[in-house]
Amino acid sequence: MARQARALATRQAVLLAAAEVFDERGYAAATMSEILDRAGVTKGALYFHFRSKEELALAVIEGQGAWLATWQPSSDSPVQTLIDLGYAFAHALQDDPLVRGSIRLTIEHGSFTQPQIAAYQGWSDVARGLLERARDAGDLHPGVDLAAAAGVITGAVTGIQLSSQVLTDRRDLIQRMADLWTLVLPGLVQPHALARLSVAERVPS
Amino acid sequence: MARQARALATRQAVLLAAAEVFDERGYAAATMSEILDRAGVTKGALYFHFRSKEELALAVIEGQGAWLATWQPSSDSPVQTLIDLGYAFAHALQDDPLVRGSIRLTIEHGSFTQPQIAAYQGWSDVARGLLERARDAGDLHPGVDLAAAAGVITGAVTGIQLSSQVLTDRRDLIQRMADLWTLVLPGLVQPHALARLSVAERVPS
DNA sequence: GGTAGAATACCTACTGGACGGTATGCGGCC
DNA sequence: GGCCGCATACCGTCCAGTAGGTATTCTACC
Repeated sequence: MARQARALATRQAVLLAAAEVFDERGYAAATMSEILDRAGVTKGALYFHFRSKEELALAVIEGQGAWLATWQPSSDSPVQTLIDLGYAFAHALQDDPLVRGSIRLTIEHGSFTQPQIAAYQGWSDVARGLLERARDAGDLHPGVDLAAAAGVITGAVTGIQLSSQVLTDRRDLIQRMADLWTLVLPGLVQPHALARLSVAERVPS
Repeated sequence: MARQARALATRQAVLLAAAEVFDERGYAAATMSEILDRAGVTKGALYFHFRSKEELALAVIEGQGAWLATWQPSSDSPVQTLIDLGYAFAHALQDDPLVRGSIRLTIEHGSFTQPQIAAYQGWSDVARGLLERARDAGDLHPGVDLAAAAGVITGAVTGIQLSSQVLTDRRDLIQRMADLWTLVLPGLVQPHALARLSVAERVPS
């Protein structure tokens, strides 16, 4: 077990370094050498754990699903949960290198096509599920197309995150999320439900 | 003039081929050889017109500003103009290789940082200007933060376009734009103005 | 209106370097 | 002493960019 622990540590170091470099440079511009340097690992070690650059990238992308899997709904109303999820994700984007790298690789379509689709679908499905629960609770406007709304919200979060990254290195991401909800919620939820929601971030005390 | 005509033709051929390759592969993964092949031009010709790969990419990015510059407002209400602009842009993304390549390079931050910021700002400014006119016309809800709304709309369009590209190669982009406006407009414009807007695409007869 | 010569526009062949990936060797824990 | 986990050295490929020559077209003068 002890020697497996060492192996796991280097594997994690490689994964973290790869996520950072992929986040900063993108897949094609990222070089194995830089990943090696940053991980403090040699080529042999890396290629022992990952058979190719692409396999390494896929492992980084996995980090996104892992984050979403560990996320716990905030037990409130479904719409509030969706809002909170957005903020939690925003903070992960600001702080968690693995999530950052994963998102950049997801957004950068090209070399590998399948996992990106899965990632987008994953987010859209989560949003859709929450919206369904909200509709069943009578919180939404009657005519709302759930699939369409889920798609728009997923896409909008993607784009807002991107523009925030380009313009302010994600410093104003939280504010932009609040702006999004302010603009979108009136078209989604009924006034009585809107009154119970907190659009701004609810900091866990 | 005649010599300029020939030169201009090869320059355009290079620009078009570059936009296509950048669109398909991204900046780093795009190779000059592929651009040369597709343009049917030799290296010497290309490097006569563009001094480096980066300069070529910048020229492609310019295409976006050029498109926006040639665009003519549809003389309606400001909000309707904004909606129409979205659809016009969507069609350009589906059909115009230069716009496609330009957008991909804009979204792909990294190597060159300045022009992307300018591009985002350009779109945001246009949206902001139209929203200001809409507010002055009394179409918007009183408390709307114009800058925030413009930023959200710009970002949302960016993201929707991206997810549509990844999921369906932009085939459902028009539909997603309609979904966006359906969701966003109620939080933006007052009911009396909303009634006069056509959210779905207005095909010019 | 024909021609010299000067730009302009383009072509071919090449280079140095970096990149992803591999072959092989070796130390240390079981 | 065997195998897991890594280290080192190396390889073939490909890439952006350049050097230097050649063709094409414009300008100017007769």
